Amino acid sequence: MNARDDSKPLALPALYEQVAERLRARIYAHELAPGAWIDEQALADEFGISRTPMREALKVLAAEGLVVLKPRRGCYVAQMSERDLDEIFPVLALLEGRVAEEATRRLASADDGSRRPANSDFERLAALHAELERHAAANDADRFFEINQAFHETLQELAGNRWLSHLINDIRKFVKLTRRDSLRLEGRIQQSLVEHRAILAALERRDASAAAHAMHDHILSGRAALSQLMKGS
Amino acid sequence: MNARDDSKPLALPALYEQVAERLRARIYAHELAPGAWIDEQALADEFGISRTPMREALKVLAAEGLVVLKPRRGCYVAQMSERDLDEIFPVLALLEGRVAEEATRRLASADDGSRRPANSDFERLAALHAELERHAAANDADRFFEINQAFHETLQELAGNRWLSHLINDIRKFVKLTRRDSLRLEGRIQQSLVEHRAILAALERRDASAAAHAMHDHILSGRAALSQLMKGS
DNA sequence: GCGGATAATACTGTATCCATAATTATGAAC
DNA sequence: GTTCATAATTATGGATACAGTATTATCCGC
Repeated sequence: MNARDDSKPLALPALYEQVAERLRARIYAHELAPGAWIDEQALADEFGISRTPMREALKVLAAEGLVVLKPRRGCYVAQMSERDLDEIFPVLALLEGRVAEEATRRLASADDGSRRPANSDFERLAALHAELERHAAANDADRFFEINQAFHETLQELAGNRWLSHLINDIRKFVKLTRRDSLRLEGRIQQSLVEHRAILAALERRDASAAAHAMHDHILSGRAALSQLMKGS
Repeated sequence: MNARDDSKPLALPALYEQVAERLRARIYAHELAPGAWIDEQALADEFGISRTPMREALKVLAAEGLVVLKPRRGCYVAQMSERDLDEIFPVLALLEGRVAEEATRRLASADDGSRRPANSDFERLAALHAELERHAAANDADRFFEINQAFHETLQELAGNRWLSHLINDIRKFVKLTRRDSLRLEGRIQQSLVEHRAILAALERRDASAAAHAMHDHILSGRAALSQLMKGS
């Protein structure tokens, strides 16, 4: 999150950024497995670039926590410990709860305040939720998670705190390391859906406190689901 | 914060890390002023290194938000906007409040639970606070801020959530951009001291909720102080 | 046969070099 | 005199080459 980022929408991303994005995708897909060593030269060759932008990209990923740089030893894909999960999720719940709270307040103040299209923001959220219901019914996990992310992002946008969003995104980048595992959870989607309904209901009632609590519990519920999984495997 | 970082304590930091650290110091000291262009070549020459580690260091600082990388335009020191302050401090207050809350709980559970030296952790905090009182009396702003930081770090350590600490540290890295300004605030030290007393009192009473609130207000008070300053200048 | 030491190999980390793009200065035209 | 266009300069971004260190394998000694 840059303090000054009001540059023109053009300005294509630098090569190292593109490389970082491709690496993230591979890590999330577990094509680069947690704990695996990253062969700079091999990957650079594969991408058709030199080691320089590859190394710069790895520095960025290291700052994000997706990889671990061991001096003179090379670069390894990060792996989450149980302790990491125990520490991250409560914080994420705290932050996401605040987002829900702020977003609800914005909805409420938009109700009586401005003259703009009556609660169009809420309609957007409701539409996304409806999509969630559909994908859940179709048992389409990938689409569900995609729309789920869109829902949370829309809420963040509504809350209007870029730094809050920034921190959440940083955390989520790391949590995504378990995305593959999360997708394997049968029943989690239904549970998630129930929780989302509670969030949406609180939003509709403009009950900021309830929205915050519902979101908070929703996040912690996600962590509990991961616990189940790890215990089983 | 690395998921796997249990490497040997040796392994000296890579050159780019050292460079990043030196750059941070210069930025905080406003030797590299907010908004200023960073001349890679000149700085590399000055440090007696090549541009490669310098560029890698800048990538790291960019990830931290301390500098802004404009493609094909170079690197500029970040500058905080009023909006940044308005968005950051409430989040920081939220997180630091949680730290105080958790730390207090740890103190409380250590009281009846374990057999170890009776509330030695609290004594450490009390000792740091006593130092704060001394430096405040001597009007030694630099030392005050140093010990203040130590106090907050000790509290984080006590809270025992590495990710919570990690996020706070990330934010503080950025907030430090205004450190020079904060130091110029006459009267802020006395105010800060009063708030610290409230925090310490809550800790002593093992009142987690009060500690959280006191810390929360303490952080927001810091932001209010910066407001005053900006209005004046 | 096993353990330690040494040498070879391979990868990280740093430096140098080249190309491309952006900015600025200079000159010409209106 | 001002503005626009073009050229030159300068810095960024990327590639390649080199050095240093860690790891591993092999050989010698016990």
